[in-house]
Amino acid sequence: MPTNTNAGSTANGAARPTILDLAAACGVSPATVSNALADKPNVKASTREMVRRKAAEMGYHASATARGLRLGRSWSIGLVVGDIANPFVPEVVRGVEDVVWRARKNLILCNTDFQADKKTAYVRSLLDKNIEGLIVLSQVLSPSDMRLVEAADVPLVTVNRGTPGYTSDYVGIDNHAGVRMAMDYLVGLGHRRIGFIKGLPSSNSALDRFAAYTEAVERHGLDSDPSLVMPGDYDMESGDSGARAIMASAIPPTAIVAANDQMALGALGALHELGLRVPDDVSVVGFDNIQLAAHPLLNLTTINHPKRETGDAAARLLLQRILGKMVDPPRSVVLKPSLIVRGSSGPPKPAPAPKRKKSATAKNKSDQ
Amino acid sequence: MPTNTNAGSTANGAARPTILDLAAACGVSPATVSNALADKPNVKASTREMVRRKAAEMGYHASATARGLRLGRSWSIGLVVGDIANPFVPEVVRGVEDVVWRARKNLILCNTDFQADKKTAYVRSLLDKNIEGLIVLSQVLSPSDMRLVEAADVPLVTVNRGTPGYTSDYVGIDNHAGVRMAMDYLVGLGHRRIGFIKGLPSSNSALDRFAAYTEAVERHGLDSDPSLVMPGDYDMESGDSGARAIMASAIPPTAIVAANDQMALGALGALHELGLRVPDDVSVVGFDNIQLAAHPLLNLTTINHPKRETGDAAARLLLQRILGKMVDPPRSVVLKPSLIVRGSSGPPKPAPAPKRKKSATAKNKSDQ
DNA sequence: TTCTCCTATTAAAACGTTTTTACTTCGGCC
DNA sequence: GGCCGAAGTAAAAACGTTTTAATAGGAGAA
Repeated sequence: MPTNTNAGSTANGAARPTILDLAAACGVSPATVSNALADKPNVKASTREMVRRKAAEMGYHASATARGLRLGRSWSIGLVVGDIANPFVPEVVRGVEDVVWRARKNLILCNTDFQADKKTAYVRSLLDKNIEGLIVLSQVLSPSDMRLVEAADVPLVTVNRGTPGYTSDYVGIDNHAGVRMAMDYLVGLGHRRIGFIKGLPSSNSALDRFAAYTEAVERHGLDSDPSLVMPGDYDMESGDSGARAIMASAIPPTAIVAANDQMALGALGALHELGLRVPDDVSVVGFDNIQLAAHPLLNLTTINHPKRETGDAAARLLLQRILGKMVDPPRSVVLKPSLIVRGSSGPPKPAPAPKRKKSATAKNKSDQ
Repeated sequence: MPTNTNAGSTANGAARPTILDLAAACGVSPATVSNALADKPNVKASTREMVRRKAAEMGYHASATARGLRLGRSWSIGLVVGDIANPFVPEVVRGVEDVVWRARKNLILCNTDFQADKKTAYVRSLLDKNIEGLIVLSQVLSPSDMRLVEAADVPLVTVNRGTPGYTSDYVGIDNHAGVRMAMDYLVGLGHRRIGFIKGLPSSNSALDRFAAYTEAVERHGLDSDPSLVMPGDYDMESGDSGARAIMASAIPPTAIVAANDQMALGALGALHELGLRVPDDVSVVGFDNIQLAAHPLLNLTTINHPKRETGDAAARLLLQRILGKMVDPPRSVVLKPSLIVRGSSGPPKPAPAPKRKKSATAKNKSDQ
């Protein structure tokens, strides 16, 4: 019998057993237990078996904290989002979770509410916890936060929006192509006068989407009228007011493109309340293809944003960095948008038929 | 000059400084540094200041892993959800995050996809990580998982669904009262024949909601017809098929109550496609009041489920247990539902007026 | 002067692992 | 019989903290 006199917590019945307890119970040293459980080759088969059995029996599980300290790891990755309740977000979180889970790591969810100080505090806390990687969704880290992450040598993947001046792995969508598809589609239907509801200018994606609108207007020689373009903030409310403002234009458009689905849905609501029929009076196209855009009563034509794939790609990129500790230059994954035609879009009305003011035909909304 | 000969990682420029590095730089012992930063009273003011300054200068942050090991804490709480992409979930997550954040703890998000093995693996992993508390949302832990949590002495709060046989702190809503309100409201409008789309029988909440329907039918002496009650699974699709099945009844109802909003929205879609007007031909009432129920085109009358408050209450309960390590008996917080009247409900049609087939008055859908 | 009591500091132990190094034991070989 | 290598195990160091117990240096009292 070995001389291991473990005066450990064997008295305390409830506390979880440590490797010392297990070693004592097995009559071997902690080192051997560790090696046995880790399947190291230098431990006799019979010993390994008995350790295994005893471990299961006692319900021994190694403390992740202790291992983490010793190994310098944490098996945690941080995920910083602005607002988890935004319907776009959970879908990409789902994609991230899936691959992170398969890598046997955990996800620490940080909801910043877009507050700079909360963001900073979260980043610090994550770094203190020695996270193995960080994913930042649709947000910008402040330069000082960025320096911290960089100094800690923690792999970072930004999604949808990078930090200007700093470069990291990136996953996004081709916003320009998406809006171009929407515009080309509408033009193909015969629309020549198309309104646009923008996102906030602080967002790269919003800028890109608007730039693509401008470009399409020029390329197709469409009506270019400032009163057709309204600001927005990606929220439904602003889609509502934006649509109202656009339709109040001297010559209203026959179609409206919104920089995201929530604004498009807001526009849909506004048009409905204005007594305008969609798509007969005006077509509406969104961007992102959030779940509810598919509902038969909303039936929104939109640009699909592969959300799950976005999360998936971000997590994959991150894991590669973590595992390989690669020093390759930062990579970008740019996903392809696609057009989803639904009932909110159609050809424009037969053109400005003569002069028939205030036609009393305000009826139902959509047909399809 | 103290004899502290710290041969630490001062050579390595990049690595994050440890308390030894900081102590060396300050010319004091690690103990003093620790005490200074922790504002212990036994350190000279001038020393404290200089340690503070030097710490900021070097960017020293204590390793959470090391502190965690020493202090037996983790500053992490686990949150187990079934599907983060379900629109109900992010709202309560938001509520949880808010209070957890204020307590300076982190949230480890576990998405189980309702798979038993994934659930088990996540729980084990969380316990290994020494989480300080656990919140389980709309799910049941297996008895063996439950034993583990119990043995680890980790405070647990279940939300919306407890584990039968085990008792823990609990947060839920008065499902019965909610459906009763919906039914009483519809009866008040004059409805006597009301359909119901159920949730899965494996869910307590779904059972309660259905029980309340049955009870209301009896209490009010409403038509009790099995063909008015259809199974569902809380997904939109089943609301669609459920509504179709119900409307195929020999005598269709004048109103349908769905056990949650997603099924109600599915029903709305089905009715629309069947060419039935809401609420003129049939009223629809949901349960939960998810964000999109408020959209002007959906405009769903529903029972509000205080989602944010649910998360809030759950986290609060958990923190109390963590801080107080109370041994009080488990507590339950049962939130109050409330009726949100929107456009999808109204009085029934003037009754089976004589025989007037296919009245041509197909007009708009909602009023309110 | 010597003893006592504070104050400020430090050495050392502890938290629970993993890994490197060292130590047995034993069989085979010269 | 002594040496060597291999196999199996154990001791000890290390990861970065916090806390307990010990120590040094004065100040004041006897």
